[in-house]
Amino acid sequence: MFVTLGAMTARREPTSRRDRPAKPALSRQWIVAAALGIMREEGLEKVTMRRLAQELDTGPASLYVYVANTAALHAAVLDALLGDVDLSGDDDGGDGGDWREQLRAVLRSYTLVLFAYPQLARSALVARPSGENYLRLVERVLVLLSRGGAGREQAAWGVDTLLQNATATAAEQATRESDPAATDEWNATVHTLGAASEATHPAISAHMPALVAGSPEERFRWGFDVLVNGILATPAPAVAE
Amino acid sequence: MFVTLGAMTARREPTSRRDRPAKPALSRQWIVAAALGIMREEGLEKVTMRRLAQELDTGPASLYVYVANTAALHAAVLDALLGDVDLSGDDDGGDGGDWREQLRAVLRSYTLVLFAYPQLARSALVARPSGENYLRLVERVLVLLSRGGAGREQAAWGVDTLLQNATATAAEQATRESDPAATDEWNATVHTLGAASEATHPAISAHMPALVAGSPEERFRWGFDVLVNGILATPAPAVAE
DNA sequence: ACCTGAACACCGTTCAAGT
DNA sequence: ACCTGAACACCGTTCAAGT
Repeated sequence: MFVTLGAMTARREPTSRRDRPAKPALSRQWIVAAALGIMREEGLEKVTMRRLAQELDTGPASLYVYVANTAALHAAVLDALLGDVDLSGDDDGGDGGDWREQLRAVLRSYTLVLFAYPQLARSALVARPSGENYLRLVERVLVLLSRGGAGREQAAWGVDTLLQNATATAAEQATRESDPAATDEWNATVHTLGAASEATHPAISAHMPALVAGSPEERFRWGFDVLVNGILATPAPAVAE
Repeated sequence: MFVTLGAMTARREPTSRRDRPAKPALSRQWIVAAALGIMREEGLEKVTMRRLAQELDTGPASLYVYVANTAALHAAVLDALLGDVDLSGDDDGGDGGDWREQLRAVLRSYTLVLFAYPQLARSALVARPSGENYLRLVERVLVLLSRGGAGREQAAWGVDTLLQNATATAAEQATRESDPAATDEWNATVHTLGAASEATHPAISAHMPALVAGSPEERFRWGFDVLVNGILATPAPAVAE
């Protein structure tokens, strides 16, 4: 499974920038599509208003008719990508099925999509999307949690925590494999933890191999089980209707 | 408790910029102190190499002797702030005490510190710090989790998840109270969820009041319990020594 | 309503040259 | 070793003016 996750990282279909009509009409949809293309080819940090305007043969000011600001642009790109998330969860056809496995599959699919664009995962950590695809994802997770016996408040707050966890897994583990700067960061963390002496930080020392161990798949699976077990076992305060 | 959290948000002691010798010698420590001052007065987004250099009466290039880049600068500021986290957890003196209450207190203190600087919390979500104060925090959480019966792998992976969750709580809830842009963002999310029709997104509709309800304190407490319950109840794969 | 040019006010980082 | 000036290569966003 680790192999699959690794392979996803490299799945960036290059889109030729030459086979495009000289000046397609501006529209929100077209702008987001162009932004997706730039992200696939050059990474999220190049998805800037100026770079995008250049790609669309116009000035940056023109984009503000369709996109409020850079953050909204990134959110739109993320939501477009969420269209790739498989919500079926290998549903076997309606006999109730194994909700837990289905939920795991949905969240794994979500994680895999973000794995392909670690920088986007990092930004999703900070600014939640609110597009149509995000809504479909939230809807599906709510249904599966309810099927698993979660109460109204448990399901409502649980979605948030589950998505947060999956996003964090993608942001943290994925970055390590692609972004050179993140690799340095990770090495620094490992070094810092490893250098914690037994005298000053005995617990870190004692937990040391485990602190930095675990494949993305193992971490994902454990984190998922921790949350689902915890969500179902922990009553939430009732919210007034 | 919500009141306490709200009050923390406003706790930004202004530091006069005038009562400073004309040209103190440059040093990493002094640079970080100046950066903290700028953050307290003007927010994290003003903590840039150029702004900082201006504050220190020098050129931006000079800072690169002490700080590798802007990300490292922000990490150093965060670690300095983590010195304010209360690790005692109201320890009653060594009879073992209630590890769960102590752990909750430590994580609450961590959350409160981040609450005062939501933007820093957002950045902590993306780039883990690795300074001395972060190490002390990790050490303390490991000890308390172990005391609560967590196995080696459970404790090791648990720290990560617990800190992640606390950071996310601070980043998400705190921003709403201070940053005007984040308030708009939140309103957009609420509106999107509220507008999800019963026909197309029945589960969202059914969970609606709960999805956006809960004070920071309630969310924090529930999230903490979910994680601790889940961590202790979920076996982690063994890691080779 | 949509689009544009031009401007304002910034950024991070590098590098050759100095001390 | 440390510090600097100057430069390179960018940013987001606004606004008056046009169509």
